[in-house]
Amino acid sequence: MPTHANNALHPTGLAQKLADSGLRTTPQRELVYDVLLTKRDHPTADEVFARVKPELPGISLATVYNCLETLVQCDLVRAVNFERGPTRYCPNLRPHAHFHDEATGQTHDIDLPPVLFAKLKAELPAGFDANAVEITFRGKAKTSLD
Amino acid sequence: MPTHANNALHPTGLAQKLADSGLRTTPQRELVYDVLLTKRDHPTADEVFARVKPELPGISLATVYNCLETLVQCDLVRAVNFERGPTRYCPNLRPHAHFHDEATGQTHDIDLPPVLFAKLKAELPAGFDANAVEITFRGKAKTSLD
DNA sequence: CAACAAATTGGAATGATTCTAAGGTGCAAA
DNA sequence: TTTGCACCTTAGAATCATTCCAATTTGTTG
Ligand SMILES: [Mn+2]
Ligand SMILES: [Mn+2]
Ligand SMILES: [Zn+2]
Ligand SMILES: [Zn+2]
Repeated sequence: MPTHANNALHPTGLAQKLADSGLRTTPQRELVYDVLLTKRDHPTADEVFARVKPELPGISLATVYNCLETLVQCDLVRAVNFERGPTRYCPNLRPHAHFHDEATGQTHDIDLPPVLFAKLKAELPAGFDANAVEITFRGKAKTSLD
Repeated sequence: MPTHANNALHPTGLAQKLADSGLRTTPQRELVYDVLLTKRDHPTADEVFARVKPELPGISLATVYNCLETLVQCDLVRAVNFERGPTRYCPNLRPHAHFHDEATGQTHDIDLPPVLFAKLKAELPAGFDANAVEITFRGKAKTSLD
């Protein structure tokens, strides 16, 4: 029986990927993942902690860090950094870029055609073999609705 | 009279841009900038401190941070971040990307055609106005010579 | 020179993250 | 079923890059 209402969001994903890595499904991991799926605003660990606490008052910040790290290891979530700010967490697994709104501090997902990532890698000089490309825009977004 | 040998590297750049911002040219600022121009390996503040100390033994780490911040403000140097590691500093002002070698920890500059940056910005949905794009590759570089 | 602003300095404070040591939890072998 | 044991969680201490602070020092201007 799941601890949290928002169960339909991860039918098999979480338990499956955890099992694949030989890890257990725990209420803490389920809830942290739920919180990320429910409000996809790239929260920090502290923000995840605040959202999770009401549902599971005994949870510790250390555990939130542990769960987030676990989810990243299992490729269920991406860690996103901007300058030296606290790490943010993103459950969007499609290849995408991030837009950082300097006015509001909000982070938006920007879907990009996969061919663009390929074109970028093609620009690398011989001898450079990239297994990941990260793209971050910085600027201002219009009267944002999302 | 300049404090450091490597003066030809910044004939007018440093003093000029500092003056433009109403700031003074100091031995510390000159030397920090020289160090960045001389070995362009994206050093951290600590590494800059270590390179600068022999020439100016009295300099403090706080001053190195202050100088680097000043150089960034004056658009003489770019601050480069990778994940949550210490900020690195880059005197290459051309638009370029960074390649992070996961094996060696080295950071390489990757020059990219400006049109590519334009193409990326063109992918942004309406309402997103980017004034900067940051591109980071992660992977392995061949038997690196530079 | 005197007054004042800008810059440097050493050390304390910050803040996100990681580490550590001490309990829990739940399955599996005896 | 007990016991063993690996996995997890937890609170609080430790880390580490960076920033802040208060006290000089330096440079410029009147
Ligand atoms: Mn970002
Ligand atoms: Mn980098
Ligand atoms: Zn995202
Ligand atoms: Zn660079």
